[in-house]
Amino acid sequence: MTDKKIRNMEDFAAVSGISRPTVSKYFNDPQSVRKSTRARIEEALEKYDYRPNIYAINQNRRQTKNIGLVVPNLADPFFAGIARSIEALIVDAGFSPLLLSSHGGPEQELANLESLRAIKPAGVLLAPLGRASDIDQVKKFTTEIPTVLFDANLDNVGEAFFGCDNTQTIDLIVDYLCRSGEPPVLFEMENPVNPNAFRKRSAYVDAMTRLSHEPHFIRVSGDGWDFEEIGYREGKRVILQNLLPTRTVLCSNDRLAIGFLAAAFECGEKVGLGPDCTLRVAGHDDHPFARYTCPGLTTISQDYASITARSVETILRIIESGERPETREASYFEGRLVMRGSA
Amino acid sequence: MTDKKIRNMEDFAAVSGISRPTVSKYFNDPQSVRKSTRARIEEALEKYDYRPNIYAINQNRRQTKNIGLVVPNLADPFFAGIARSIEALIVDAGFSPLLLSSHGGPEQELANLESLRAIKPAGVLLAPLGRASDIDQVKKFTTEIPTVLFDANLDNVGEAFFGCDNTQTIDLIVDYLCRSGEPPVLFEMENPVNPNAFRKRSAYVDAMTRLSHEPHFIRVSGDGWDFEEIGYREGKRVILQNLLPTRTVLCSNDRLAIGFLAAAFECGEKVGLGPDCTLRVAGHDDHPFARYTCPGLTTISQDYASITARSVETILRIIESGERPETREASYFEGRLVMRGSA
DNA sequence: AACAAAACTTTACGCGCGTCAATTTTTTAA
DNA sequence: TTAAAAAATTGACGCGCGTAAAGTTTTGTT
Repeated sequence: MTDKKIRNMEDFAAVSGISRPTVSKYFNDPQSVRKSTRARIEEALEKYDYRPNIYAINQNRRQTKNIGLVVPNLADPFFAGIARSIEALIVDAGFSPLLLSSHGGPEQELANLESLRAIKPAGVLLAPLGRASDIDQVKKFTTEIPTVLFDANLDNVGEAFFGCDNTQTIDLIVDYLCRSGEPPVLFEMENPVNPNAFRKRSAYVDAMTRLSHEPHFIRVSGDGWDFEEIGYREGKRVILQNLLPTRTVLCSNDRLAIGFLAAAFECGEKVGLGPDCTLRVAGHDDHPFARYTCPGLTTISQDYASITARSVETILRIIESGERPETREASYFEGRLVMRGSA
Repeated sequence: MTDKKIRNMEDFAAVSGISRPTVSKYFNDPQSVRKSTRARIEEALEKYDYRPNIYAINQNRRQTKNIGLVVPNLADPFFAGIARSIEALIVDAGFSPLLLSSHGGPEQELANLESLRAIKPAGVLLAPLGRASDIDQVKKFTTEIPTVLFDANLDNVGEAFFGCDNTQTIDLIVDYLCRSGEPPVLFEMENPVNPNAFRKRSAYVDAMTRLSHEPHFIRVSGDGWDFEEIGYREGKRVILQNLLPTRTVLCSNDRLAIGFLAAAFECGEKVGLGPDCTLRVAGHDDHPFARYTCPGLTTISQDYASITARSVETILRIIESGERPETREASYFEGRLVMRGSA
């Protein structure tokens, strides 16, 4: 590394022996210049410490190479995992991801979109809060910047949606639970923030009806995203007050189930499949911690490899084509049953 | 909102009836202009949709208003929580946080620092991987951009460090465990990535010695950051093979403990304090899930409110003073014991 | 009312790069 | 060998804003 100070592309072009416009071309796409030219530039890059000024680049380009990524709650490892996966795909495509978490609040979600406006991203991948979102404002944002939704759908917002086929997954797990023991009661939030909860609810009713069982619900109250706490508190209540209509509990998501399992443990229930077990518990989503609950949580694993891949592909296609698709695509991917000890 | 297109600050200055340099001054600090001027600008802001171009701003300012925030692993809810807390403090100070996760790998950590170089942040808050870090490269980065370390210290890297006083916390929990039952064995990684593990190790030896007990170790092998998996696998091994020198296990961190508890459960051990219990387990860090293990995990809660606050304060002071401090500060904050059912 | 200080306006330059048009050089194909 | 095509060079403009200097207006004080 030579010490000579390279202040800008002009300086760098000088030391590399190539003209500045060509160097500029190289940085926009190394393949767009002749091989011998590329070699000379890369040789200079080895010797001198130069990096194009990203602010000058973005000021002058029609479009930035940024892609916004907004998730509802990074403190939930499920979303942290998805974010990581998406970030990798974005980087592979030569774009820069910008990760923002809404921390479960609609104000933060809007603040995140506002931050994104400032950096003028070429596109945005958004997992919205759901019912809690300020839908009008989110929709307005998506008219300004191409946006693909994932995880939670908002009617007619964004260019596309990719998520889990909750009908299929609930069907799958209800079927399994009925086959292997008592039919399940659905343990869910009274006022779920996530619109998927509604799909799950009706999928549960359909599945139970199909199997000639009566659907039962336990609807618990609670605000915010502290699902483990809600699952624990309300789980304890329903167990102690003997409010369970059946000894098989299907929790609407794993985080509720994790709290519920903690409550069951404290109440002396023996959760599992064995003949001496008093309770079965299942969840949904295959949370990273679901395998370390006591016992391990039987749950549904979302096909989030497909969800993330298709989401990224779609936003990239929109960006590269430069035009919004005429019809809004919505795809729901099938999940699979993950059997562990709890049910 | 009027429709007239505002393309830049010049246009906006025109419609607000204020000169462009004054408008520029306003956006840099609204308090720096006369109240009546401020009112006219803000009135125009209500009527017209204008936002200064952040790329043009950052190209021309001496310093950006960006602060980088790098954590070792966002999939760990402990760091997700810390990141959220730090982000809020940065925003309150009028800066823009940029959150990056190293995903447990030194390559990603360096890639993150490289990304940060591109955006020329005014300062960086870095929780390094620790022993796994490419320390020379990290150190080089900190000479270019003011950096404050937190969580894991690297000798003489960065302007300051803020973290947990592991000597005090280990002392506290060893003391408690010895008082309330059998002295603990330390369950830890053979080759820990986190340098805090070494402090914990020697703090454990000191505390045990002081209390006239012989220190015992269980050192388990395993790579990467999948601590629950390691705790589970190795926990199962040591329990089944009867390798525990004592029935009280102090895990080096909560994630190991979560895995260990799952293993203990599967092996039919009854963890807790009761007379019929066969094992006690404690952790360290007060992981967000520690209260939902079965039983709840007795652990140490780090004072991360102080750690985050002091880290942010320090980087802001360095940024605002414009000069690096002459001496490197390193502060260790005391943690407190969180008693739950497991020990 | 007079004056100094503070705030604002006008004018102008520069930041680092994208990009264009006109020209020259190099490569490829016939 | 030569013409055509491709690539690089030269020179120049513009992006949107920070910021400086010099002059003008407003404000606050006595």
